[in-house]
Amino acid sequence: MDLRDLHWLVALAEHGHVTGTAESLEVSQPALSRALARMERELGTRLFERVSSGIVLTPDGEVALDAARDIVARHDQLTRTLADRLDPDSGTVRLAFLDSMSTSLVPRVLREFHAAAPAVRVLLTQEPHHDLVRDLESGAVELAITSWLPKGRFGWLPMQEERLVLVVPSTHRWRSRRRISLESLADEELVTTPRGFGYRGLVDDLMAAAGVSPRVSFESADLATIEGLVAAGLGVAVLPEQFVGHNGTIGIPLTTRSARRTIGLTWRTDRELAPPAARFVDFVGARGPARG
Amino acid sequence: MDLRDLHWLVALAEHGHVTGTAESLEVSQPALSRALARMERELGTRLFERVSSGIVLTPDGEVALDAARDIVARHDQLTRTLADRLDPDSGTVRLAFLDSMSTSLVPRVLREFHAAAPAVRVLLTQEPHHDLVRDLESGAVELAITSWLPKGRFGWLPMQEERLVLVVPSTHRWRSRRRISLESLADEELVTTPRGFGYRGLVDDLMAAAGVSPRVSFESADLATIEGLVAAGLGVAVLPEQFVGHNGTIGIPLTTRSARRTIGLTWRTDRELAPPAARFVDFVGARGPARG
DNA sequence: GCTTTGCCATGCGTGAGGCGCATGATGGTG
DNA sequence: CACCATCATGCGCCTCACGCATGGCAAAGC
Repeated sequence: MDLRDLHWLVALAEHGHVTGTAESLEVSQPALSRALARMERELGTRLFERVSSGIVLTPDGEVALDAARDIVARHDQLTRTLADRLDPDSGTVRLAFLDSMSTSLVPRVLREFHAAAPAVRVLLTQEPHHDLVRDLESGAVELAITSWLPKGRFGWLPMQEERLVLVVPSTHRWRSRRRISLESLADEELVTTPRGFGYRGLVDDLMAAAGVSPRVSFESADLATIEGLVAAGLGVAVLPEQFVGHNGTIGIPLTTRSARRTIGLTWRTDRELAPPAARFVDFVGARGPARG
Repeated sequence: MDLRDLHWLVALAEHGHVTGTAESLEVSQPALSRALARMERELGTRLFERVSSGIVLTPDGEVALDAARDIVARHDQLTRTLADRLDPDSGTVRLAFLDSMSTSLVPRVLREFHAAAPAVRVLLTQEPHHDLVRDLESGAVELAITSWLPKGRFGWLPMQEERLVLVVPSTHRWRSRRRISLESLADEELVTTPRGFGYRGLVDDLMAAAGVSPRVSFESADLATIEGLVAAGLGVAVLPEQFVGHNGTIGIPLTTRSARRTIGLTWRTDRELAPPAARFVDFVGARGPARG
């Protein structure tokens, strides 16, 4: 049973003539006549009575017509729903980002995007980066705002560069330093993220470039938590500057100019983005990266 | 879009593997894989994400799945409804009969049929014979209980034979006759049905066989009305004996033994009867004609 | 009463497209 | 590193729906 046949059935019932219906449907009269015969064969009953002036519904035909209307309407609703979701002006984009980024960048970008595309719904998900990659790969989200480019076929668009600073407790001996070098950290205890996290790789690379390997005292996946650990005197940390000070820590700029992390938008490139998501990418690309 | 494809879509979502679903649906894996690609092409979006362990629904896929479930369910409901209607044990039969027959024969037959097939619904229509033929031809009713075999392709099964008697007012000079011949009517004024009615042809044939042609004083399509006209002294009539006496008329048996009318069941033979209607016909055939 | 006209049904040839079989591409696993 | 699962795809076949033309039938018109 073809949905088009059901649509034709509704048209036949509303029109009352095979020939006239065929014209309005822009199919040949034999095609429609055969389609009707096909449906009657499949349903096992006569749907229309053939009279000299055309066709009239049988009682069974009315039963079938009701169902045909319902089915056609439900199918129309489906196509409209999907079209809405795919419409770059009114669709939906599913965006995930790290919990730690909810404070400044994400709200600002979303506010600007909403002004540019007010009818697009944005479904937000905050989650640890591990789940984020998984959801990105599974298609549960289309876009992710993260701080590193995942391995594999992913697009990447930088959105913001964040300066990394050394974070120390307010009682630390370096509390009054205006600048400090990474080399100075050789004997410090470092609080950072666990291995396997993208941010850990970034910090490790910086340390390796400076020729130092500080001892890691505590690890946390959450940068805000790391700042709290530092405030509690459990070590020092290298964090983006916006994490400084919430718990009374002090941030000291690093002499290493490349001590930055880049926040960017990423998405799968092995299949085409839905139009609303593509529009979000275009928007971010036109907006350009901001300095944080 | 084929309904079978939607059914396959539901199965795919419930199973999670193309290969396994193909086995349970008893189609080849390529056929199912192509059907999925076909639906995704028609709907313009990815419905499943392909992962190493099989397939998982995308958000768009969940939208489509909901619609697919609804549509498949509605179609199942349609087929079940039609099957019920066509089931000779639980279906529906639409039966029409003349108003004048509602008194004895029809209730008795229906009571017996209902005992034999308690789950079959009978939709009754009482209407003038003109509408009855029209509805029979249009398919609005499947069976009709009438007193003559319509011209054309109709089946016929006698149900009851009714003796015709001469009906006279209680003041008529023949009021005490035990029997009377049709020839005696030569000078009487006759009340009968209009030309074109089946009953009129029956009476006319009887008169012609007897070699008389009484003058027709009044005509009415309704036999009960005719009896009333006779009671009012407007003439005599030849009627089935069960119409005698309601208004004080007297019925006198006719010497002509063939003065009977046959009540029977009729139906169109140019297409097959639905099983419940066929069952009714079989029931009436097995019951055999009764003498009225 | 016969012709005409409008219905729907059907025979025929063509073409699109879905299916099954076999094979390819890809990622996880022992 | 080979093996085994997954889904995708090239190929040939065959079904089947379509359009064109025609047929059958009944009602309307002259």
